[in-house]
Amino acid sequence: MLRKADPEQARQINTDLILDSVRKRDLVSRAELSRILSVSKMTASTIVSDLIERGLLVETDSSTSGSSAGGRPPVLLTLDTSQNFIIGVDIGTTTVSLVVGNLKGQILEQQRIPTKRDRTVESILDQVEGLVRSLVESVSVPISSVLGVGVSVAGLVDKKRGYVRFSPDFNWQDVEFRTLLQDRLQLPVVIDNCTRAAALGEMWYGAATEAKTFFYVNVGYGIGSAVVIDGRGYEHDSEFGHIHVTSSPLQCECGKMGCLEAVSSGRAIEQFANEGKHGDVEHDWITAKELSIAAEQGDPEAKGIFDKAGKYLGRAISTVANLLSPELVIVGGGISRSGELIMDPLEREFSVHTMEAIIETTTICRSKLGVDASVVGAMALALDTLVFHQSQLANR
Amino acid sequence: MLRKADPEQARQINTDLILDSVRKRDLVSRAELSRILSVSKMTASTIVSDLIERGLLVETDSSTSGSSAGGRPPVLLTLDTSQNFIIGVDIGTTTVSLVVGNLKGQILEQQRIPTKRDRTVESILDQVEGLVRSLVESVSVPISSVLGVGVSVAGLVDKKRGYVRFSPDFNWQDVEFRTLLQDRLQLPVVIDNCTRAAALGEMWYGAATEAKTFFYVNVGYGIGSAVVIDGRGYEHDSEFGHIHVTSSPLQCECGKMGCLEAVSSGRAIEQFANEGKHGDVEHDWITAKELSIAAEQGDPEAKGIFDKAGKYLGRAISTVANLLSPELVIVGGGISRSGELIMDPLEREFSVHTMEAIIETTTICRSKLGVDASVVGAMALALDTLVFHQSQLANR
DNA sequence: CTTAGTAAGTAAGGTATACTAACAAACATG
DNA sequence: CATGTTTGTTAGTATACCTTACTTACTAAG
Repeated sequence: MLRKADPEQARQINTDLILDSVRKRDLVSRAELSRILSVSKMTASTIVSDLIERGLLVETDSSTSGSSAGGRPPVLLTLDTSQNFIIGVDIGTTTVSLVVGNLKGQILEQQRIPTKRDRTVESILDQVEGLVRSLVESVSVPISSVLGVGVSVAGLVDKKRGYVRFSPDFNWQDVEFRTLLQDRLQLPVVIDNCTRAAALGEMWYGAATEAKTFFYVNVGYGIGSAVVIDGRGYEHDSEFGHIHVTSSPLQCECGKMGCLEAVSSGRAIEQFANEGKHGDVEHDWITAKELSIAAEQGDPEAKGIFDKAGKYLGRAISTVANLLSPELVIVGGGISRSGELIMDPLEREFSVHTMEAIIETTTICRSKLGVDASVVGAMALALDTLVFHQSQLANR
Repeated sequence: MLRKADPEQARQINTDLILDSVRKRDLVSRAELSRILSVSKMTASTIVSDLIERGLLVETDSSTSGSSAGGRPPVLLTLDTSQNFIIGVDIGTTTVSLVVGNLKGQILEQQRIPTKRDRTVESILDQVEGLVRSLVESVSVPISSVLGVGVSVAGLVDKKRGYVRFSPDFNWQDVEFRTLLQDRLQLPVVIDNCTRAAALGEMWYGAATEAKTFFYVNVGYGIGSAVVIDGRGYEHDSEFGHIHVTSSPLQCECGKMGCLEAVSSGRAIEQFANEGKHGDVEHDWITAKELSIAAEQGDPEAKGIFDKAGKYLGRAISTVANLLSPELVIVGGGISRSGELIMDPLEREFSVHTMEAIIETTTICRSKLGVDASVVGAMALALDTLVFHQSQLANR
């Protein structure tokens, strides 16, 4: 808001635009960039040579040129995948996931390790630091060529200030995570909420590459959501899981009654599957996965549970759609593995409660990145902040 | 997105920032502006003299200076209220409202006229053109000193392109309203949906001057809503009135069942008040206003109707709050006149269904501008677009 | 009444950016 | 092999900001 503008900032913005154009088109010449951005050829050239010097762009060898109507063939540029790398880390309650990727977001190496049990800040920092260092070593990349680390974590995260306001899963409160990890690794760190990160992942490399405004729902053990408007993640809390959807007396973990999470989450589904069994009969805990197998084999009771979950999810999504009319709604998390079991009732109920005009402009689909959405999103987050939108770095 | 940046644009941005700072502080010196924007004193000076030349700023006479600790007293600047004016027009189904205001948003003259019955595009254009011309004459301001006209109208409006996509109230479809009015008046015209305009009005001169992210609900005969995020109105449709809130078999005008508008709108309230009377007894139609009087005098049935309306409204607002956690929710439109009759059950139900952390950060209040929100908003819209955010004008 | 101190506003020179116009390079075509 | 076309570069111009040094206008103390 109170950020003044000067020529230098203009250059940064144009640099961002050039990088973004190259990312979207993969192969593009200086002349084409000049046309795309309605910038003089000269400006495009100087910015490009600067980016080449910084190791972010390369000229492809002349064999891959492509002029048709005569004239000097263009020198095609592309993101330099050999000099700089980015690390993404997703700190989950049960597992820590890591990836190393290049500027194109191509993953060179991936790793999944159980999260340390005690979940204290120090302990997690230790674990993440160690994993990052070993991962970098395993792909034999000098740590100096790592541009930064993106971190996604469950809970309320202040991305700008880089700290975790509150994370019930880890029992953290006001943890300056970015600074702490930055000091250990001596690398730039970016941090955001895992659902927002997942949404970003879907936007860059998943189901939402075409969408600018969309809603991402993650239905796992709990329910998380993220709103993306014009390509920018909405920074406020989004407690989609706790909107009121039913007057049935269902107690939610949050203390309220009739929350979506009390009907449609993985936790709720498992509870429905196991309730009424506390009599004298010994029994094993039925998992959501087992229940989905039973439902697919035709068990009516199991099917009913998924039906109900899908139905209320569809109703809740319809509310969001009526309110924001996003181009796209992405359903991710463990539940998306249940396929039509969930999606059929969901879409049916969605159609019933959404305005005609909005149904026409809104698509519902399942996550494309699946469980990797958060790690990939963490990587995308770091790429976005540290490479592709440097003009906004000064603002924080 | 694909807008390149250059030094000239930087100047425009800084000009906007200076104007905005003067608007917010009313009286401010060049030196102070330089400090506020972290811009050199020189830059602040040149921009200010440019703005003075354009008739947007003036130096106040030296009597109102105010240095304390010695030193040359600052020359205080303020928005020039004598040279340039803005017109706001709200085209409602029943009345057309107009205002002329100065750069500070102070209203010099206001007018309310019944809308022409046939409601055709030509007819409305005629009416608006005539009203604008007579209004300008009545305050004896040369039309050349009018910077532009802001228009608010019900329906789906594409603000950028300046046309009405669809307006059920007027039975308009794809009307290039901006261009049409512009050609008649030979003045810049800006147009937007009336609820978004009202939200803007509340943001500049009403209940939301402190809020950056808020939700505005207008409950009149129908229900409209607007989402403002970081001071920018959300451009997509927002059909808050048609989110599903009850499984009672209530038919909504939109064709769906159980919409909020079918329970909590002025129309719904009147219908509840009059239903079951179609027997053999002749009776008058009870209006919402009469009903609210009855309720205030203790009529339990009347009270029950408002109770229900408020309750579902509160529930719907709680959904929005959980989803977006706005700083503020403003309830406007005719219903806000019913006061505690609506607000009490609303706030009660809101507290029941909203997450604790979000209740703490969300305030609910009534509109401050009341029925004038839309006209004032229309004026603010024109001021915003044509005066205070000129750097974005190039983008459309 | 004079003098020192302080802050506001202006002038001049330097640096960064982007643009235009002319030019060199590298090809396709007839 | 000459011509036309497109790419990328060189050189010069305009605009915007910044820094440093200066003038202006006032307060406060001797």
